[in-house]
Amino acid sequence: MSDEQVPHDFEALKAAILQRKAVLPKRLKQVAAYALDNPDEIAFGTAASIAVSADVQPSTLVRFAQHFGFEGFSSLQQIFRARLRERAPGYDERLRALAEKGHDQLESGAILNGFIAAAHSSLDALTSAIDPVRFDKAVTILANAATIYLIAKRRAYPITSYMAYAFGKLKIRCQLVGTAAGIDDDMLAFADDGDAAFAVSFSPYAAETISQALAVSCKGIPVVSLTDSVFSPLAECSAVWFELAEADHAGFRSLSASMAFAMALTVAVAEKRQQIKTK
Amino acid sequence: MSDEQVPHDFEALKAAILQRKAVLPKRLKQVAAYALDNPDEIAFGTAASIAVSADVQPSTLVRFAQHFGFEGFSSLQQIFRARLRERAPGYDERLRALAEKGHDQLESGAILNGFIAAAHSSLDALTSAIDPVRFDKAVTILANAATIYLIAKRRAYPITSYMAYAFGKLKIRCQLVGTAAGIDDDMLAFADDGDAAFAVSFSPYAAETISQALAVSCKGIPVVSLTDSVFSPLAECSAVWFELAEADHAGFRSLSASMAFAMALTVAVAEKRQQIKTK
DNA sequence: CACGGAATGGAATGTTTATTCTGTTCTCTT
DNA sequence: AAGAGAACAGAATAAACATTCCATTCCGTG
Repeated sequence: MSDEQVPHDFEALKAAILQRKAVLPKRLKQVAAYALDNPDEIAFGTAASIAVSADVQPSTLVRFAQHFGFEGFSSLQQIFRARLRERAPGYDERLRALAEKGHDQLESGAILNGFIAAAHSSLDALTSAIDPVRFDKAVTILANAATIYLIAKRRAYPITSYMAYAFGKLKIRCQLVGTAAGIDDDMLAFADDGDAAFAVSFSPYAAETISQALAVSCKGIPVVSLTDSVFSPLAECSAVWFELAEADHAGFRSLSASMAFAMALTVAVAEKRQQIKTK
Repeated sequence: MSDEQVPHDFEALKAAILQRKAVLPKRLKQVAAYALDNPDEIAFGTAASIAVSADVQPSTLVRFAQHFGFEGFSSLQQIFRARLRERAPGYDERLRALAEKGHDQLESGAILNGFIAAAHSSLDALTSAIDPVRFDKAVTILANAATIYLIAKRRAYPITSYMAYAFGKLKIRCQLVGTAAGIDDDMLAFADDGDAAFAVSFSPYAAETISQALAVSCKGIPVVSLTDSVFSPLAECSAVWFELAEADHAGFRSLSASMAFAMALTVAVAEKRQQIKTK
């Protein structure tokens, strides 16, 4: 029996539970913890079965529900069920639905779907692969650079190419290395203390990218790099490096996740610069 | 009562239903259709409530379950519940979990998550926005071209830049327009019957891209284009065009979905060429 | 320390639920 | 067209269920 109105969705309920967790009696707190840890059990189980799992009496479950304004356990259970109902389906399921609908009659359509799926899973990999602390470290390095040298060839080139465009818009000085064949090394010769470099290379690693990154790092200039394997030669000469394995479709890799990463890095650097300046 | 063993996951059950759909009695077929169309209802509803929705008797549901080897309706229902239980959570929920875990202490981490989320939703938009038939049409046009001219400037440039790399690897002749400032129009002057062009431009549209695409199309060369609005001037002069609105994070857009699209288009063109050749 | 109120455990209760059973209808076969 | 067999609707039933109630325990307060 509460003063406020009853929660209508899972998020509201969660908030309500978290808010009042401290003032909840022992057994009810026990139920609260169990409910948030095992929402699926609440959704599908019976009051009796849940009671056993949570080591309380069924009546406690009813009381718990009533404490949060519900009529009884059943109406509380509806919230947990709605949560599962409304939860967006995962990629694989969505893809299956797509495949069944169109039967992938057109091969080109199947290819498109394949690349979309690959991009989704690359992004997922990105989520779990990138350590926020290291990311922040990389951002700090680049944000403090007078000029950022962007080193990439071949398949990786579009990434730095886009970053160069974005940095330009953000009024951050950068130098795109990798455009014309000859002048790269001349450009890098200007790199100095207070600068930094960002290098990208995927297997098979372009020899030039490696040698250039190495040369820069030997001059004491910090290098941040993005690559697709821990064994990458780039990792050795980098102050901070990131491993990002782009998923492939039929042997071809797109750059979707790399692009998201690059853009995040770019904007984060700009953001941090702002902070540094205003201090 | 069947000869085989009972299905123990949703996919197996679905397969079994689809396989025997033709030989199912009327009411059971009705249940089968309802079950596959409204799996959530089966998971959460009671036999009585489902019976009303599906317009059958509760006993029919039991018989249906038994037909597929289950002991009764309840054990069939378990399959539908397990499906929801095991279903991977959607992005928003995953993101929420991320946000709660790290509390987004680091601003840079929040930016990364933001771009990943934006990329995911762009990809979703891509899924539903692209008509497979039109996509196939575009593929056909480009696959039949002797040389493919890739027209893009500024933010769109990395896309064609990557396509040029991939086309090169695939031994498909293409010409990247947009590298050096002066020679673009000279390059396009070589474009002839039997060629085709692919143009990309996002708002604010680069004037050169538009004028070049227009010039090419006036020569009777088919143009396929990718843009972000139906009002784009590119749409007017294109044989086939695609609208792809990339989701933004904090005002900045990455190219994740565009990259997936570009790669799919590239590979699909290569695939179709192979087919044409072998014929 | 004793009292009062809240919280709890556990059994009783009345409802809901899946299931079974039986008479009827439909459908294919001969 | 007539009969046999399966399929079906609907009521009957028994099990499972959430809920309620009350006696007991716990805990803070005077």
